[in-house]
Amino acid sequence: MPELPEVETIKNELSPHVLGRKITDVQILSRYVVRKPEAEKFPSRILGQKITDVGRRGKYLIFCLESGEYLVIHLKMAGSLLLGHNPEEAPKYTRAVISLNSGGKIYFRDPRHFGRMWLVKNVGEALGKLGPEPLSSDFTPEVLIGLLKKRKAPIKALLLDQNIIAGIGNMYADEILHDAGIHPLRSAESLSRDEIERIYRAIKKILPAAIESGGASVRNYSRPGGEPGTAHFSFKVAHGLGGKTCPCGGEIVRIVVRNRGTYFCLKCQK
DNA sequence: CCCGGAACCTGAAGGC
DNA sequence: TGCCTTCAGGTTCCGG
Repeated sequence: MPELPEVETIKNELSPHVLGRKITDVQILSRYVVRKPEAEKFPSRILGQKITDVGRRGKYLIFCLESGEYLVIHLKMAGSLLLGHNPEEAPKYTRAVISLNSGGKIYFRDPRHFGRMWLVKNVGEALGKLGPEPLSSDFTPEVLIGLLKKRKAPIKALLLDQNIIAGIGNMYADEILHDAGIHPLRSAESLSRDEIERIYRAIKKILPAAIESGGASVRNYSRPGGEPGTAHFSFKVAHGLGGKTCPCGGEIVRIVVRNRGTYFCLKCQK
C-alpha cells in the first residue's frame, strides 16, 4: 500500500516510539518476510540493539542500529507497521513482532506476504538501484528533464519506475499527471519542456500535501497508531476516488498502463 | 539499454 | 448466501 507519503508518515509517527529504545525480542511468524540474513540468524543479530535513527529512501524504511547495521523494511503492496503493547493483540496477518524495552511492540502486518525485511551493513545491499528522492533539493526540473530524455515509454510507466525517481507509486502518479494536465500514455520524449516542468511542480506539490495529511488510507492502510490518513480525500482521479467527474467537468476514465489501473480525465489531460 | 507483460500471494468487493 | 471473477497502493524477472 504505501508510497512515499505513507512511508514518510510511518517514519514520522514511529520515530518517537523507537528512537533510543532497545530491541528486547524478535518473533518471526513467517520466515518469508526475512530476506537477509537467514531467518534463523536474523533475531539474534538485532536482539539487544538500540535504534539510533529512523530514515526513509524511496518506499524503504530504514532503522539505524547502534552496531552500525541497518534494519531495512519494504511494505510492498499490503504491508503495514502497527504499534501495540499487548502481545496477545497481534493483528491478523502479523508476520513479525519486534519488542522494545519501553514495553511497546511493532507489528509487521502483511496479508499478501509481499513485504520484506533485511539486516545489512550497507543499505545498498537491500535497496538496489534507486533514482533521486523527489523531495530533495537536488531534484530540480533539469534533473527530471535529463531523466526523461529520449525515453519512449508512457510517462505514467516512467513515473512508477523506481530507477528513475524513488517513491512515486500508482495513486500519486495518477494525481501528479492530473495536476499537470498530462495524459498518462504520452511518451516521455513527446513532452515539451513546459510540460515536464508542470509534472515537476505537481510532484513537489502533491507529495508534501499528502504527507501533511498522514498519507492516503485506501483499502487497509493505516498509520502506526491505527488511525487512517486523509490524503485520499483530496484525490481528483486516483483509484476512482475522485468521483466520476473531474472538477473541470470532464469524464474520468480507467485504462490499464503497464498492468496498473490508471485513472485520468478525458478533458483536461492531453 | 529500453520496453512490455507475467509472476509473486492472498484478501476484499462486486456481479449473478 | 455462495460462487466466480476482478481488482489491489510494488517489485522483479524474462523475452523481444
